Amino acid sequence: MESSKKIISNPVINRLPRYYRYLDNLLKNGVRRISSDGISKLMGLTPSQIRQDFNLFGGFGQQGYGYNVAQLHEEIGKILNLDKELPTILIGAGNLGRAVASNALGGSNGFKLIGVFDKNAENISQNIAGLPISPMSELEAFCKENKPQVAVLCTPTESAKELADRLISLGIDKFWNFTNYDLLVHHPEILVENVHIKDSLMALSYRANNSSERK
Amino acid sequence: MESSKKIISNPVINRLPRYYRYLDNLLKNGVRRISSDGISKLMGLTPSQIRQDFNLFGGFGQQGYGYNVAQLHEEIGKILNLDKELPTILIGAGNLGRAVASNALGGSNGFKLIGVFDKNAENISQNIAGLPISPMSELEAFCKENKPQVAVLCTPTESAKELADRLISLGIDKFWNFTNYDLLVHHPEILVENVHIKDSLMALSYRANNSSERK
DNA sequence: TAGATTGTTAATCGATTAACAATC
DNA sequence: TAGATTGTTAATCGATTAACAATC
Repeated sequence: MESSKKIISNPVINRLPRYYRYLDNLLKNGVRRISSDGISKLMGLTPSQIRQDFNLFGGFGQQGYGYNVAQLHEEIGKILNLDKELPTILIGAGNLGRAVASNALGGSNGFKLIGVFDKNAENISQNIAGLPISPMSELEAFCKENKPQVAVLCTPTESAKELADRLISLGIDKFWNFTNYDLLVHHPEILVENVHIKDSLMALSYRANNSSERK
Repeated sequence: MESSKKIISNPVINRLPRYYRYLDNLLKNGVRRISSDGISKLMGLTPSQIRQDFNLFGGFGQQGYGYNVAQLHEEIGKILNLDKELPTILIGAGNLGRAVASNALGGSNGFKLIGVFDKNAENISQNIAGLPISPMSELEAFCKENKPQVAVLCTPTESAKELADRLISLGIDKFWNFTNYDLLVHHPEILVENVHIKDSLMALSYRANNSSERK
């Protein structure tokens, strides 16, 4: 387990899911083997970078042959711990919560959605991923019984601070945060992955008006 | 306009919306001035980096004083072209499309949503952002008349290839892409901003299981 | 004025790319 | 075997950080 001790830089971590996605596609298209050069053309990276990345985890290729797609797919899945099922709750059952649940939380992604909460639960009859929507008042009892480790925050930003404090006190220490509340500043001990959809739109706005600069 | 000629690197472009967001907050909290050191503590960056970033655009501070929050906020808004209203259409009126429209496309973000399309339009009575949902068959006529420049793709990935080709042939050359279809590979002349929510979840999965590595 | 803090240049750090020997 | 392509080291490039003179 020598390789698992190495500290992996953020750029690499962020490329891993992308590799996984492309390999998934190749697999579905019946591609059995591929070289770093082949991957580089698909993904717009350099072959060097791809080999460097894979070799941080031990190297999964074979000289003269390249990589076995199925094996590489599996290895990266293992690195990402996609087979884990960390017990996860979703807070906020609006469009965003529903979109996130159906687009990302289904399938094996390392997490298992075990509860959904909304402050207007009584008005929502429609389930999410087969789970009923519970009122916020049941949060304490639920966490005591089911010990979720991860919370997905799909509430308005205004309620996020209070909510985060509450969830942390209930033992949750990993957050997938769609609000603009900056969890990390207030709780540096917590693991937070932020998704700022609006930031991405603003970056598009910049590039849309400075397109001559693009390489 | 000397500064506008400079090519800005991607890391900087991606930080700009974040600056804007924090400044927005400061402004709402009545903070009038702030130093690069103050911003650095809020955002977890170095004061050096912040000053470097701002100085790429000419520098908006004053020695011995720092930055005027309102002015800096406005300047970054200008850099990001948030006052523009690029005519934009949304394809896909499901939860994801609705979430994106209400969470990001409202307000001044450089874009103006002028049309929404869905292949099941006849089944959807509920408007999005005050706009009716039109069937896909009306796409050609609509684009001919209203000349949208930007499309937001919130459809399943499977239909994205065909859809993208169709939209490009209708004159759209900027995409905010929530599908997993890789537009850029097939149309390198197009401006594409991808949002891969699932990638973010997988990165969280990696970190959740390698937390001792975190700095 | 004295203190604070920027703008900006120089130094460092880390990530990417190039090169090539190893080897399938 | 000969050709292909990896694994890995070395070189380069670019981004971040440090330092400090300028100046409000």
